[in-house]
Amino acid sequence: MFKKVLIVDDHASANSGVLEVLDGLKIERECVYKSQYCDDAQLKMKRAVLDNDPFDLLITDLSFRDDHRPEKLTSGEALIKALRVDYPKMPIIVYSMVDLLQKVRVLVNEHQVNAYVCKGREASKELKLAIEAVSNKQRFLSQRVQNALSTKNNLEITDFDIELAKQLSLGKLQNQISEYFKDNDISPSSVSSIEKRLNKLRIQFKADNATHLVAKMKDLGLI
Amino acid sequence: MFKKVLIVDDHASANSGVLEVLDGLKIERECVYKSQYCDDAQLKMKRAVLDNDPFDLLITDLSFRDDHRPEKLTSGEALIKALRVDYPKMPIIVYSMVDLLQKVRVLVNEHQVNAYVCKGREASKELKLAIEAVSNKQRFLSQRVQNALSTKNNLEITDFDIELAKQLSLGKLQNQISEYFKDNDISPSSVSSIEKRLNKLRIQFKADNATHLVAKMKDLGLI
DNA sequence: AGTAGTACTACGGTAACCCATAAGGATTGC
DNA sequence: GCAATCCTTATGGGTTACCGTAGTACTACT
Repeated sequence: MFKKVLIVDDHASANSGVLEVLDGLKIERECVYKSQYCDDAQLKMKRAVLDNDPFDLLITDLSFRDDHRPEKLTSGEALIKALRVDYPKMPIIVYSMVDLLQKVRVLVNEHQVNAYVCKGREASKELKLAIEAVSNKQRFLSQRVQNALSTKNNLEITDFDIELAKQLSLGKLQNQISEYFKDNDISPSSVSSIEKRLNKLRIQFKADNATHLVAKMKDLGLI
Repeated sequence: MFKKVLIVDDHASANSGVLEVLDGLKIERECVYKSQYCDDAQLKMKRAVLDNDPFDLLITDLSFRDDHRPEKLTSGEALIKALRVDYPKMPIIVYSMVDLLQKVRVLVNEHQVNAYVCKGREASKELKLAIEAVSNKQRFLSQRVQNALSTKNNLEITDFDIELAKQLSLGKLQNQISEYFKDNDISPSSVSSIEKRLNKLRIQFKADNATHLVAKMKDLGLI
């Protein structure tokens, strides 16, 4: 089982909820550290390594409120991305309200997150299971996002598609998007290719037109 | 100060955060009740009135997770609306992650909510202030949503506008929306009126086209 | 080298959207 | 009673999106 743990959550009471779970797992309170800011969390991690007493588990939320103080890392995802550069093997558990499959997919596949627990009624139980699983080198996903990684849900939505939809949602016209892609060396960039891709997306999302498509993708949290 | 309080939040640890605040205000724990479901909360309220020992404060979240069990009231807003029918004067404090001004506006103006506290780093302090304010018959809004009620932000977005944008986001064409409005006796319903109204909205939201408009309004939580 | 398959690009007709203008009806103020 | 104003509706022209078709470039396989 883990000894030294860092909890990152801007909401103090959520923080204490995690503490109770750690109590139940016989993890000593002196070895549990808390942080309400991502930048601060990163600092604590680095300092611990320098002090030759690194953390062996990170539990973090995803969304953090803006504050009076300016931050470099403004989200849990940014924090994880930054930490993975230096500590690719450090166990990370995400503990968040978000239950979007696409988010889970990205975090697990691209950022090698070890567990994803959705906050909710049964969150404490699931968090306990997650910690135990990760401690045994296993992956854990909340019931609610269980099938995030199953291939049938993964209908090959590429970064290009996301970027395309994002540009659309910014109100750009197809030829403006084409120019934007050319400027940023994104291929394909022709207007007709963009049309074609949008067609596929509309079919995939059962959308009647571009507006409908953007609305649906926003609902899914893809953009 | 209040004596008998009901806390409604599906997340247990958030619940305990509120408890600590109530401790600080010398409200006895035996008089503080908790509920993880809106239906259950409504039941507790009714029962308390029947027992001639009604609650004198309700503190509730807005969003509740779907669960295995089917609910009539699936959101804090629905709960508040239902309670206001029977108890129009009962003090209600909303305690939520949501910081959309439009939501605050509706809750305060239409549902006569007495305070709105945003969950976040300073939430406990603000919740304490809110309870004290409401206890003194005053309204309280979190710093973050302070200007929700100031008129300059309220640029006269009507129900019609919301409905129009919603129809757009469903992928309908302007003439389809026109027919829909005619069928549902919503006026005005002509295509050109719809065009005109959309024009105003686009200017108001600084949107370049319909897709952009829907994206922006979705970001603001208006639709 | 030839063929087939795939992906990107280009073009054209139809329909929807955008915008300006104007007619008809209701309300308000003089 | 009349004019002014506002709102709804109607019309037309320019622009853009939509969608099918066709051409071109690249790759892979025989």
